[in-house]
Amino acid sequence: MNIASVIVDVPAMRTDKTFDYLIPEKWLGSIQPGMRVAVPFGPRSIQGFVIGIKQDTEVNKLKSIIEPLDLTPVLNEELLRLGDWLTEETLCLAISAYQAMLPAAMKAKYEKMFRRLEKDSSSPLAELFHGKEEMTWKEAEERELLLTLQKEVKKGNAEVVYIVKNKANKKTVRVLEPVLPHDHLKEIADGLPKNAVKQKEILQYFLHSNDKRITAKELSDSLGTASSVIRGLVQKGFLREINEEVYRDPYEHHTFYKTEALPLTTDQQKAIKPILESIDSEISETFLLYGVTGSGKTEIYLQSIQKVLNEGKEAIVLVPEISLTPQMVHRFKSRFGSDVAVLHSGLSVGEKYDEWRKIERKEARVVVGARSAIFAPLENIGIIIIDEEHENSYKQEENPRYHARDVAIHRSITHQCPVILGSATPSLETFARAQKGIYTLLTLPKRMNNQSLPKVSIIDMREELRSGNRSMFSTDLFDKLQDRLEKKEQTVLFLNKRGHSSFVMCRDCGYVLQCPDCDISLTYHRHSNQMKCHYCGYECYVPNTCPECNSDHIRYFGTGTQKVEEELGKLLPQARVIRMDVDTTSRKGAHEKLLTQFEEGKADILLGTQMIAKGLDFPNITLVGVLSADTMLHLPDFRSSEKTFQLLTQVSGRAGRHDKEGEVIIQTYSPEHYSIELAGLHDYDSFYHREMQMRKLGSYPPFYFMALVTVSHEDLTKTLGVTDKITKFIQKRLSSQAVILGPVASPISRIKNRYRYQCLIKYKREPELPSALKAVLEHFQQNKNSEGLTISVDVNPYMMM
DNA sequence: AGCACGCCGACT
DNA sequence: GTCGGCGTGCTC
Repeated sequence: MNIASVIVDVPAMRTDKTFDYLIPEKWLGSIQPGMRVAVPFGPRSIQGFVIGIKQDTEVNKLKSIIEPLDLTPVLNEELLRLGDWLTEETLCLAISAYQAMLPAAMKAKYEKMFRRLEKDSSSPLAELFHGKEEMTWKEAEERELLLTLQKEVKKGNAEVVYIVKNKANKKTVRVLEPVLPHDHLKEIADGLPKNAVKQKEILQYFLHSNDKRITAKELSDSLGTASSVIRGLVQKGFLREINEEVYRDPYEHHTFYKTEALPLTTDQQKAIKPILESIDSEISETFLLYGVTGSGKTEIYLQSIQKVLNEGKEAIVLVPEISLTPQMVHRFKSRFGSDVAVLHSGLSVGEKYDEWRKIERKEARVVVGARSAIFAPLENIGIIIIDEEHENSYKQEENPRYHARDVAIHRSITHQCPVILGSATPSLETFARAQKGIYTLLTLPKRMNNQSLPKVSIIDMREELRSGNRSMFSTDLFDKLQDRLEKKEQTVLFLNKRGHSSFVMCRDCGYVLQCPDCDISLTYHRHSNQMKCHYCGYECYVPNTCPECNSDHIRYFGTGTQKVEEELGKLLPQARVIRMDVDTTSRKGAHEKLLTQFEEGKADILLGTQMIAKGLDFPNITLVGVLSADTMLHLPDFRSSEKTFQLLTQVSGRAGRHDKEGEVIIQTYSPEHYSIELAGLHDYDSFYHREMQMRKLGSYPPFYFMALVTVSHEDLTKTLGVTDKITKFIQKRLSSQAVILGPVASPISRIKNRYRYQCLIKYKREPELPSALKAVLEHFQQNKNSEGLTISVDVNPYMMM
């Protein structure tokens, strides 16, 4: 058993298989499946994952593993198998699957270097190396030494080496402790020379303090001693210096007050009972916890987790883009303290790695995080919770294109534990499964303190226009805004930015400024007075005249948050406004800071995009205004009605969650649309039935499964031609039941100067489809004359763009 | 994905 | 004749 099967870190179809390596004798037995290793690969050395150990191989010229990169496997048996499943399910490369399961810090970094072989340290070559043995390729490039050094390599005076670097840096601190027991300290201090005042001070510190140890930094901070003083004591052998791993704690400066389980309402008791039973019986079961906003789903999560912890098991809680809901983290940390590890995109690479290590070392038993936290290396999962189950962000939009819900259910089968999907507006797929009895439906029909759902008024903006109101605020909304200002109550104004951000249009000919490389409108950025493309990053200045008709009536159009803020400033100058959008929240921690300000009543109006739709739970919010409800209704996506309904319901849920009653105003140009009308009535059930009819008519999920193949290439004809071939190829392999739409141009038909065509497959049961799709990828990706061609396959797509 | 190897045109 | 362009094919 001295041969390791390794998946190498080369993300290409042709290297998507195992490569065998000899395990050097000194690591026999210590190199195990799931460990990362550095291996030679062609002329380079790269990182790989050991996925198996074996005795024999068909390969005859085996190379040896260079070194292991881990002491223990980073992927356990379960995760390795989960990776295989992901590969199959999403048709991705094995290496992408494994990498997706680990924190980014564990992805290898490579460095190419020159190493000096000539040992004469006074030679001209040694001088170029500044006397050192090695020089990075980058440095050689900068100093324009590439040619010289390459010649030296040919002469045999130097060589090119490739280093696999481990990015995962453990943060350590220097900890000091006396070598001898406490009662010897005075003796030592007395023995020091008279002038060693500072050294004596340090010993005095240990003598009088209760701490047996202290970090070097704390010591020098509190006593004001220089590090040389400490070093002196260490050198004399009186103090011992230890490097100790510490975790970067993203919540270091937060205090969490312990909370206890709250008494449950009758509804909550009814809902939690089957979950607790399921935990007891140790079977995999999926629940849909369908509860209106403010109905107390979180307390059910918390108490279910408590039960799981009591049984000595662990829990995963997924929250959409968690950095956006510090309140949620807070609730978990307050209940479970240091047992909680948090994984989300707002953390630095190092912080994420540390949280991951905490889980791996079994120092945290509750993992709260965004999508990728579903891969947390827990070994005895007792429950998996997915809050806001309907959120799109649970689907990863790059390889591996997995949906966290599917991974959760798959892991729950391995661990024989329940999965809870929570939502006030479940996705149609989930609700349909609950209706069919595949998932167990649990409902919380009422808000906690029996507070009624807020009253919603739908305002027809066309009427407003007809009656001469050209502003972005309807008369009704404006009156209510004023009213709340007088009453010192708070308002949330929601602007759905997607598809409706500020673009520049010519008022005379209607020409819209577009990206020259992508087929989408450029977005206006006020602070730089520039136009930017959100897809490729193209930038330009706003032209003074229209490039089409030369008119100078060209200006920006649409309603960005900045514009609303300006408008508010004019109409209600006394109002204090906090604006939350990508611009004001890009800085780390800015999001939370703004929310805290609002919570503390430092503003009257919170104005924002998508990001304020969920999680806000402040008692003083009594008015919610949606400035334009229908901007996402017209997106080219069969889920646009569902998304609109969900968003409006979520936003409305922000109002009147506590004692004061809330009110919601929805402004729209299509008040008759069922998703808007029914959101206004808080009527999920009618919406569900209505939307299901639409899905049935259009042969969409949940009646059909879907797969989307997207082809892109610089050349239009080539793109279309290949897409056509692929479509025909797939068609031949499917039954007549399947519906194939294509080839058609993608909704965004060009990105970064590459044309995009797609083929959409709708099907019910097609056993041949996975192999057909795999064949498509294999054939068209490695075909030699296909250079520049990219083909992506998305099984169960959520983004149709 | 890199990287080497190999075969062609434009130079010292 | 050689330097260097990038097409082709391989990596245990």
